[in-house]
Amino acid sequence: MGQPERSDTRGRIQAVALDLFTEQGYETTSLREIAERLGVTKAALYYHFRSKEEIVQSLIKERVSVLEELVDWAKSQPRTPETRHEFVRRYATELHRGHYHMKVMRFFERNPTLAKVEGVDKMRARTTEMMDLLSDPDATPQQRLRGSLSLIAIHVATFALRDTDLTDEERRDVALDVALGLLD
Amino acid sequence: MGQPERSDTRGRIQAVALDLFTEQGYETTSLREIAERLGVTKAALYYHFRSKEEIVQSLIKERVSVLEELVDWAKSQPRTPETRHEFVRRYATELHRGHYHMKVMRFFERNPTLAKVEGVDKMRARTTEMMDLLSDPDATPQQRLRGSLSLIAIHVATFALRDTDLTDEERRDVALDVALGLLD
DNA sequence: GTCTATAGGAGGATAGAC
DNA sequence: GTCTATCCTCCTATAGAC
Repeated sequence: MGQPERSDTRGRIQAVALDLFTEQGYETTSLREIAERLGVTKAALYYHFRSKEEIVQSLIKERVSVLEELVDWAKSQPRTPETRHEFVRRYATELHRGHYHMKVMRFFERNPTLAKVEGVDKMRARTTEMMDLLSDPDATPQQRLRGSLSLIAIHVATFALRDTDLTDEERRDVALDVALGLLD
Repeated sequence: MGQPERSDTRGRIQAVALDLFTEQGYETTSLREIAERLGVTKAALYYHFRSKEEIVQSLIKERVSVLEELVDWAKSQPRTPETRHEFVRRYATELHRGHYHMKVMRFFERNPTLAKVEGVDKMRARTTEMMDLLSDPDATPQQRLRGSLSLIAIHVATFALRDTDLTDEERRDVALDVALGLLD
């Protein structure tokens, strides 16, 4: 699958939709708006997607497959601190490989209304699994919470460090540093 | 100001609206829906609020004043680790005093579309200030991030510990424990 | 593949009776 | 303070020409 093509119309629709949905919210963004920004008409969108919701579904699929790969890997490993560290490292790398995944994540965080859309349940389930994997089955509540916060650290780093003059890579490394510290 | 009255119609509208807005999202919730749940008609709502947005504005005010009080207190204190600890403790206490503030917070987290609504900018500004107060001006990026995560820990505890059999108080104490640990 | 035109519906908001 | 009735706008989605 890899990075989706965005030179074709279908891909450009996805890209524009993702941006607008994230900035303004899903409901507030109309297909007219998306079409206008692309220089086409609404009807053209319906050639590429059967509905507004189908655009969202298409955005989910890629992210779900990435999460599944990550979780499957973790489950195939011994449940050790080393595995958890490596897991968080992989997650951070994945999120920063192109801003695309970051955007998709932000989009769904910010649009809880979409919980009902097909595929989103899978995404949520995987996320929960990930959080659970980051502490022992017999961990204290404190350790559980720290495990979850470890992933959240990766997520919020860009925002929390916005007024520093770090590069994206530096931010990621800071986030990783804090995240790994939370696992011990 | 204190806890708002919720026996009067105006208060009941606010309560129902807050619940529905949080569960389903602001745009997805129609005034018809709110009115129906209250057993009145849409028009009745317009007697109490001039617009849908005004309902949201009324929800912000109380929370902003609480945040302002907290931030003002912190600013009047020496910028020490002790102050930061006490600040986080106060914040956690405030959030758990009745679920009302927790709901309002969740509502705004989940509805980024409302950023433009009058008053929300103040709320955001106060939140940023709070995060900044939780690390030294010359702190490392790691320390800054941990400061932010400290507040986030309080926020996400309920969710992250949902499948444990802790009481609300116990969850708060776990969250506080983790949050304070992040400040050192 | 993209367009024009339009159906069909829902939502926010207002007027005016009670 | 709450109701009925209605206006106006905008949206998703479809039909059918090019």
